Amino acid sequence: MATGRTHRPATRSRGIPEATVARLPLYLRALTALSERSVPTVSSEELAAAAGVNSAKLRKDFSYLGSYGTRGVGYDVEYLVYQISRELGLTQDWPVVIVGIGNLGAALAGYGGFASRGFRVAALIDADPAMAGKPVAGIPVQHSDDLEKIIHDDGVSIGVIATPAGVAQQVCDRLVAAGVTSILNFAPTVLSVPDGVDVRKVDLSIELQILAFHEQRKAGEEAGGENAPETGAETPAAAMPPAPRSTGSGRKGPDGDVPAVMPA
Amino acid sequence: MATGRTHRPATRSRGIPEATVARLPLYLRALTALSERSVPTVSSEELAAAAGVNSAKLRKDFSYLGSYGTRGVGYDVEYLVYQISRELGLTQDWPVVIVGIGNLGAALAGYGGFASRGFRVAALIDADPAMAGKPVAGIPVQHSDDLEKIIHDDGVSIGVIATPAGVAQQVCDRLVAAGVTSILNFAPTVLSVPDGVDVRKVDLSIELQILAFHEQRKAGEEAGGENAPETGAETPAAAMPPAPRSTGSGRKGPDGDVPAVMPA
DNA sequence: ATGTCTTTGTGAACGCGTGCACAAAGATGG
DNA sequence: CCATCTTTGTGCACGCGTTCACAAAGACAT
Repeated sequence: MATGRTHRPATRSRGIPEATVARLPLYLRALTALSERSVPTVSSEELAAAAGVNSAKLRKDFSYLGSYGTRGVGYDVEYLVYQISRELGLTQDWPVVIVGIGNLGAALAGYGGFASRGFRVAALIDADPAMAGKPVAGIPVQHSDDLEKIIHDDGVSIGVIATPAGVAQQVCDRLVAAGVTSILNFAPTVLSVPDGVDVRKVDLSIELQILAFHEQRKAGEEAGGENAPETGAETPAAAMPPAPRSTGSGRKGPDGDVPAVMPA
Repeated sequence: MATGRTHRPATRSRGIPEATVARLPLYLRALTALSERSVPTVSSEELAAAAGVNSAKLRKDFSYLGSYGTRGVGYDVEYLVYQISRELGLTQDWPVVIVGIGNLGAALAGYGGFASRGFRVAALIDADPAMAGKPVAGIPVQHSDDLEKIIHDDGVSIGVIATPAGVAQQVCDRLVAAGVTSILNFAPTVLSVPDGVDVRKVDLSIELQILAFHEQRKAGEEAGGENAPETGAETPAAAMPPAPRSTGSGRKGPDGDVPAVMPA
């Protein structure tokens, strides 16, 4: 799921397909688990099963990285952990700022998976003056007035936006202006950023809606072709004004204001 | 990003491509915003811009739903909101259970985007007896012993897993056995489920790692082709045992135990 | 009623991603 | 040193998704 914008259609970074890049973290996690159990080598079949992918796909993915792996044996776990980590850029330290310390921001701040993967929470930033100085997950919250200074001083290039949607673009602009070039967006908005800036989006609401779609389909199928089985889009038309153009209706603020995962 | 398993390769539910389904919520959000501003109609160009996609793609997406839209004018906002909502199954009520009321689970419980989209938090479930009865976001937490009963009584078909990875599969199995057929998984694990059950995964750690990859690439490029510019995978080999096979190394628990977003 | 202008809906081409199936490579045993 | 067996690495084909470009459809003005 994906880059809200900044698509990079066929840019295929350094020859590694985007789809492969998205799977590398999966492999890395499976490999790390094996490493902890002191398993020396693993076959593509085993590793693929652990990562939940096809073994042919896994081999092809690894082939983009190079020919690590020994025929007749498999892959050296430790070696592969290092190679993937290096490829993903996890061998260096990535300072990260989290903007918007609501429920979600606080949860993110306390996430243990940061440090172990090369990520370090450099600062927590919130616009509420009452939050300033208050420690969250052991890190004192700083006021957003100091955003630019923090980004600059710590050399931060990755920012996490966990603010309400209303201010997300504005926060994004400030982050980008201050030098951030990668953004993980939890606010339910489409962020527009200049070229060269990557945006990835996480949206609970969208995930649930996709699940609901499939759930509905399952329920409908099970009940025996309820509607037209062939006609692509049979319009039931019932219980709905065919061409409303009614008054301003004004469905009252149906969310879209706070990031997925965040109390009002 | 995606189904941890249960791929549904070409099943293309009811003729609507999976990629299109994944974008419908985006359109719906943009349309809802327009609806609130009482905008009567919108062109594919405008809506596409608001949703952050290509206008041709948007038109093709809508064409799978049917021929709503008037040539020379555009789409009726209210009508389209209804059609997409119906297609996604949001016109009905979806009871949802959240299992694992840690930091993340609590944040999810308080998310306002549920109710407005047809989702309703039917129950919060946690294995910690101390949590039982304690209200979170106005909803009392129930003990996991009652999981099956809750699922059954409320007719829940969608479950959210926000537990540590160690128990995620086990929770998943219980949910599925109790009748849940759609799962949103926040735990960093590959869940295996029987056919007919959909799993979607949200993983902060993976998103950050993908960002780090692109960030590294940007930094490397900027510094002028640091390494071999053509050779696919030039192995620097420096600073790493070429073929470790060392002792059990034992990198101490590098996360992978708590869901993305959840304090240890 | 007719012409013009806007915007949809879609046919067709292209490119990426996936999976099959197999040859090459190397380990292992005799 | 040779035979056999395992497992990688990849050529190839296929299908989905994206995008272009345009004809058809309808609004609107005259």
